[in-house]
Formats: sequence, C-alpha cells, structure tokens
Amino acid sequence: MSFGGFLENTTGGGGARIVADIPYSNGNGNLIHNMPAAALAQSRLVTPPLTKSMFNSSPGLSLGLQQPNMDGQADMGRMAENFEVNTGRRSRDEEHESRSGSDNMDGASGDDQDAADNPPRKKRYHRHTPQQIQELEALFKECPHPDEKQRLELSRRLCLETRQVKFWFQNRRTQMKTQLERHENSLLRQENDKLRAENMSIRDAMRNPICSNCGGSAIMGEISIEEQHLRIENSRLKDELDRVCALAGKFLGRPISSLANSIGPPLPSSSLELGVGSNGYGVLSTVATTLPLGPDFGIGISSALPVMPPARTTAGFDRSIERSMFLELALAAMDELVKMAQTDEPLWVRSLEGGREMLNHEEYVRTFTPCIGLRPNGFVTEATRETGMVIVNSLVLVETLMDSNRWAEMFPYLIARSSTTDVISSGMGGTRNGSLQLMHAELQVLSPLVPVREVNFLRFCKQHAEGVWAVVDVSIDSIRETSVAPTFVNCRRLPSGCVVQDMPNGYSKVTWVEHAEYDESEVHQVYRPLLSSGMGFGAQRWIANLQRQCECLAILMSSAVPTRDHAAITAGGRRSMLKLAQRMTDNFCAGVCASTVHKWNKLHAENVDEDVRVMTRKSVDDPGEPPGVVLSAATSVWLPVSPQRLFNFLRDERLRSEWDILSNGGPMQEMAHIAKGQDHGNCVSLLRAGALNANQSSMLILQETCIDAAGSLVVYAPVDIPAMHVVMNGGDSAYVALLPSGFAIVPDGPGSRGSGEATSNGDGPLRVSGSLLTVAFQILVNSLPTAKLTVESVETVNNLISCTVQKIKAALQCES
DNA sequence: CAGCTAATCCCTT
DNA sequence: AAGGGATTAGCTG
Repeated sequence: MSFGGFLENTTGGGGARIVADIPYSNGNGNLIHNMPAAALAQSRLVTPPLTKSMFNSSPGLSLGLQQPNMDGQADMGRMAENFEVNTGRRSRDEEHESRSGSDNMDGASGDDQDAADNPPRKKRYHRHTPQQIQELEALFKECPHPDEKQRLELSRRLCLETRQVKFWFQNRRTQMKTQLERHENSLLRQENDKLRAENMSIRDAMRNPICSNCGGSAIMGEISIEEQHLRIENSRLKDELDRVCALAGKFLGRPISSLANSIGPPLPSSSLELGVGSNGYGVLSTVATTLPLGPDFGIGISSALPVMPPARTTAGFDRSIERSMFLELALAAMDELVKMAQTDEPLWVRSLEGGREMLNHEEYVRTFTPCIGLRPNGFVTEATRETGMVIVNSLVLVETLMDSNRWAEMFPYLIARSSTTDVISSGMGGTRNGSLQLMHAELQVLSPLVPVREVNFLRFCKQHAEGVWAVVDVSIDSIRETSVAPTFVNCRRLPSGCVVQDMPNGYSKVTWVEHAEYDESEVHQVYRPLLSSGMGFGAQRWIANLQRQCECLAILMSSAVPTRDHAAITAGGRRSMLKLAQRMTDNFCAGVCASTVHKWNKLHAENVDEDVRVMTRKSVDDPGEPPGVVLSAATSVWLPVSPQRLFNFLRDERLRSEWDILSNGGPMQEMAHIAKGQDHGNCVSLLRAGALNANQSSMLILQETCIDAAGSLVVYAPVDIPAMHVVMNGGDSAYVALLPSGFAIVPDGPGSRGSGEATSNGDGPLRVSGSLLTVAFQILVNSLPTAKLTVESVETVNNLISCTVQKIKAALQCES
C-alpha cells in the first residue's frame, strides 16, 4: 500500500469523502465507533479514508506523509490530531510538533537552512521567523498588494513558498481589516455609551413637571422651517455651550437615582423625539460632545416656563437646565427684536401729533408669545423705536455691547453700573455670533425724581448677514429664582436691543428697540411724560447717546483735531484731562441718581425742600476725592425754557456770575478747551474765575458739557491749580481730588411727548414746551470722615440749591 | 478564554 | 486561474 498513491487520489480540501467504518477517537482519546459519514463530512475533519493502521505505522511514517503532497499532508496532520488513536501514549505527531516548535525557537539558524536545502519538509504548525516577518512587514508597509513578481522575489529571499507569501499578505490584509473594525467598534461603543447617558439624563429631565406642561411632543409634528432652523442653531449653541462647559471643567453629576423613583413615568414619545432632536448634528457632533446635554424643550416652550424646575437634581444639572432655558429665551427674544425692528405697520403706528411711533399693543400681543410672562400689577409699558446713522461699524459696536465695561463707557450717562455676571457662550469661531451672557445693570435718568432701574438680563448677539448684527436683551428675573430672597424689581426689559447694519460710508444704520415694563408710581409726575416719550430710558435716548459718543470717539481718534485751545495742550495732557473729566461726570451722575457705585445714605431732614434729595457718604482712601464727609444734594425742576437755551446759558463762562457762587461775582475765562464733538456744546474746558482781590489766587474749574438729542449736561468741579498743571502735562489724573456739581437738562413739553404706551398723567399741569433741569451739588462738609453731619450743613446745601435755582430762573426771566 | 497566525475553503472576477 | 474574503486549526499568553 502506497501512501503516495493513495494521496494522489485526494484533492486538496474537497476530495473524496469516503469514510471507512473504523473506530475513531475524539480529542479526548475516547474511541468513537461508526461515526456517520455525513457527520464527518460536515465536520470537514476527515478527507481520505483512514484506517487505524495508518496511525499505528512506523515512526518514519509521518515524515513520509509530508513529502509528496502538501494538501494531503495537511489533512493527514489534522486527522492525526483530532482522531488520535487511543494508543495510550503521546502520538508521534505531537512529538514532531513539539520538535518543530523548538526548531522555530532556534530561529533561522540551522533549521531554516535545512528547509531551504532539503525538499520542503513542512511542519504542521509553525510560524515564520521574526526575520521573515520583519521582511514581509516591511514590504507590506510599502505595498499591501504585491504583484506576483514581488511575491516571487520575496519568497526566494525568505526561503518561503510563493503560496506562503501570498497567504501571508492575504492574512495580513484581513488582519488589518479586523483591527480596523475592532477599533471602529470600540469607538461606536463609546459613542453608544455616551448617547445612552445622554438619553438617561434627558429622560430624567422629561420627568420634570415643566415638560408635561410644554406639550413639546404635541407640537413636534408640525414645526415650521423657521423653527427647524432655530433648532439647528440651538443644538449648535448647545454644542458650543458644552465645549465651554467641558473646558471649564464643569462636569455634571450623574442624575440622582432617587429622582427616577420619586417621579412618575417618563414621557416616552417625547423623550425619544427630544433625544433625536438634541443630536441634530449626528456624527459630526457626537465625538466632541461628551456631556449630557440639557434637555431640548422645543421652541415655544419658554413662554410656558415662569418658574424654575424643583431643585431635586444636582446643582450641575439644574444649571444645565437653566442654561438651556436661557438659550430658548434668548432665541425667542432675538426673533422678537428683529421683528420689532423691521416691521412697520401695523405693529408700529405713527401718532398724529408728535409724529413718533407708537407700539400697537393689540398687534404686538397677536404677533408674539410672551417671553417673560405677564406684566406685574401696577407696571406700565414703555415701547420705543428709533433709527439713526452712527459713525461706527457693526463689529465695533457689537464688541462694545458685549463687553460690559465698554458698554458702560459708550453710554456713560445712561448706565450707572454694569457687569457681566455669567458668560454662557462667548460666540462661535472667534466672533461674537452666538455669544450669550447674563448681565446686570443700573440704568439712570439724571434726576433724583426717577429711580435707578436695576435690571438683570440676558444679552444675546447674533449675526444675521454680512455686516448685519443684532444684539438683544431680555430680563431674566422671571426665570431666575435665585436662592437669595427675591430682589424687588422695579423694571423688566422685554426683548430690547438693536439691529446694526453696516453702511458703505463707514457709518452703520442702527435700529434700536427699547421695550420695558416699570413701576410708574415710583417716578415723579413731572418725569412721567419724559419716560413715555422714550427720551428717558427709551430708544431715542440710546440712539442719541450712541451717536454723540461715537462721534466723540471718532473725533478723538482722528489726527485732525479741531483746536480752539487757548493754551496748547499736549496729546498726553488732553488725554489726562479727558480722563479726569470723565471721572468727574461719572461721579456727578452717581451722586444724582444714588446708584450703588457709591454707598449713599439718604437723609430725611425736616428743613429740606420736598423735592430736594440729600445724601451723605464718607470719603476715605480715595485719592480722587477729598477725604471727609461728602454731602450730595439734588433736585429737579421744570422750567419754561427750551433745553437749548438753558444749556447755552449754563455753559457760558461769561454768564457764570449769574448763578455760580464760585465765580466771585465776575465772568470766568476759558483757559483750555478740548472739543468732543461737532457741536461746540460737547467739550471739556478749564475755566478760571477772577480773583476777588489782588492777593487771592484765582480758582480753576474743570467743566464738561455735552448735548445730544436726548438732553444735555453741564458738570464742573473746582480743581487744585498745581494738580491741574500735572494733568495738563500728561500726568496721572487719578490723584486730582474733586467733587462735581452741575446740571442735567432734558426736554419736556409737547414736542417730547407722544409715543410709548405708558399712560401719561392726564391730571398733571398743562405745560408749554420747556425743560426739566436737575441741579446737583456734592460738597465736602467736614474733612474728617468720622465727623457727624450737622443740621447747618444740610441747611446750607439746601439753600445753595434753592438759591441757584432761583438765580437761574431769574436770569432766564421765568417767574417762580 | 481571547487573540494571533498560517492555512484552507470557496466565491468572484 | 488568480485573488481575496471568510473561516478554521492550532497554537500562545
């Protein structure tokens, strides 16, 4: 019996499947008799008919088997292992195997040489030597698909069969593929985990009572394209938000498990919908998004959210919900602002008399769903709109608005104080587009008769097109239920702000909308028409201030400064002087309005006129002020004189003696003049009062005046002469001590009335066109900060104020 | 047990 | 028939 001949009858793997009825052994060495041929065929373990004698043959047999045919040999080898005859000892094949293993351990030294020299004596199991693998790998790196020639060359060099080389490459490729697959798999798994976690948190959020109110799933079916866009934008904002969160290391806590138990069942359809919605960016965003997102409540939900969700969850999760609500609110507010800015009739109608625009409240209610809930009892609405050309480009203006310090500097007489309390998003792609922040501000009209408006609001910036931006503010007092006692709010800002569009000439067209609800009872009768007109806190004043301030900045930055200087001042001197004047005017405003910039104590003295407000504070450790007890007195009166005439009178240094005791009874001289605008009324100047007698040195007065469509200011303060010399030479103005006094003038009368929704006081006195004049003094009554205020001091300042008012009235020939 | 590698099976081009 | 993907045997850690 020739094994060779037998093997020739077999074909590779799929050869004869005749199985003799012989005893077999399984792997464990147990004999299996009469194994069915079908089973064997199926198992592909046995190809040729075998007999027990084959395995019992002489030790040399195995070698003989391997010679003639690779395939046959391989099958035989497998055969030998799987159907090992139960000889009770280690099979020959095993011995051979272990030997070949050790051969490979030796490396390519002797055995491989042998393999090359001798006819291929194949080992059933072996691995290519490290050298061979190294070579194969090297080629694989360059070319994972070598052609036949390359393979042949390699096989010669490595003493491998071409088939082996081919197999190796095939296997290597599949290996690469599986590795890749495995890697992808793990990525997908990670992603899946994230999504699951996200889903969990959303589910938890959906258990919130708020969501059961919102009807989110109900409106899901028919969302408009616009809402879709908002959603996409929303999710993008959330991505941004999360990126910021992640950077800040503000990781959210896992939802507390008790939450799941304590509240009712989740809303499955909603949570499903929302889960999809919040991943609008799918694959693109998922890798970057590592934190559970805040729940997507859907557009339109904000109107149904007057209260914060119960504080059951962790603070982090609450915060996330809060931020999500802020985003919804900001988007709704932006939408409203843009419509308010761009729609004319019937939303805005022109009043017959004044020609100003008035908000059509019925149309407003029809058009918008309320963002921040119902108007509080006793509050009146003020809605104004104004458009103006401003010498500033949209990017600069947007940057200014989004920076609380620059914002306050842009509107110095309007904003007493401002701060950014929280940045929710700083914008996308390095721009302010999408920037969202929480801000706090105190807004003022310069009169003690109008309380400061303290507002907490969201400010949201969005680019609508190239060169078109919008910045919207909206109060958040109704949403944010702070842990501290709810602060009394005297004003809520409905969506307000501006739409800016660049113009080709370097100007931009700014449309301002100011929409607020405030407690009118706090406002003195005499100022109510002003507020309703929009000249108080309304769009007209914002635009007028913006125009004036931008013009001022443009002039100061241009090299061609219109100079009217009597004494040449250096550029540094001008800068110092302007800075000093700015500080003076800021302090003046703070004294008039009792903003919290200074800690004023209000006095209620009996011997003080009803409409004069007197306050004191201690000045300590401020080099910009004399130390001691500072008394501030302010009042506002109505005068039947046009604002322009009143302003011109008060700022004229030659008429100073008519009202200013500092003038020593004579005219003053202008020593220096720095223009701040086209109008000569916008300037900083240095005045000198004549001396009473020869041995008395004259006195210097720093004065700043400004005027725009909304009103005007004359602010002044006596200054130390040596200190002023330092300033005019460019020295630091911070150490110049001064206390400001001055006037604020706003128009009043038919011309200023007409728009807004606030019911103007019908029972007030009928006025002709006139002005509202605020007079305010800050006086040092004692240079010891600890000194007690005396009745005499209060009387003195009260007298000073009423005398000044009387003198002005007399000079302008108004009867008192 | 998972993972790796050489080899085989079997289908497509 | 060549090539390649799927699968497997036979090992290793």
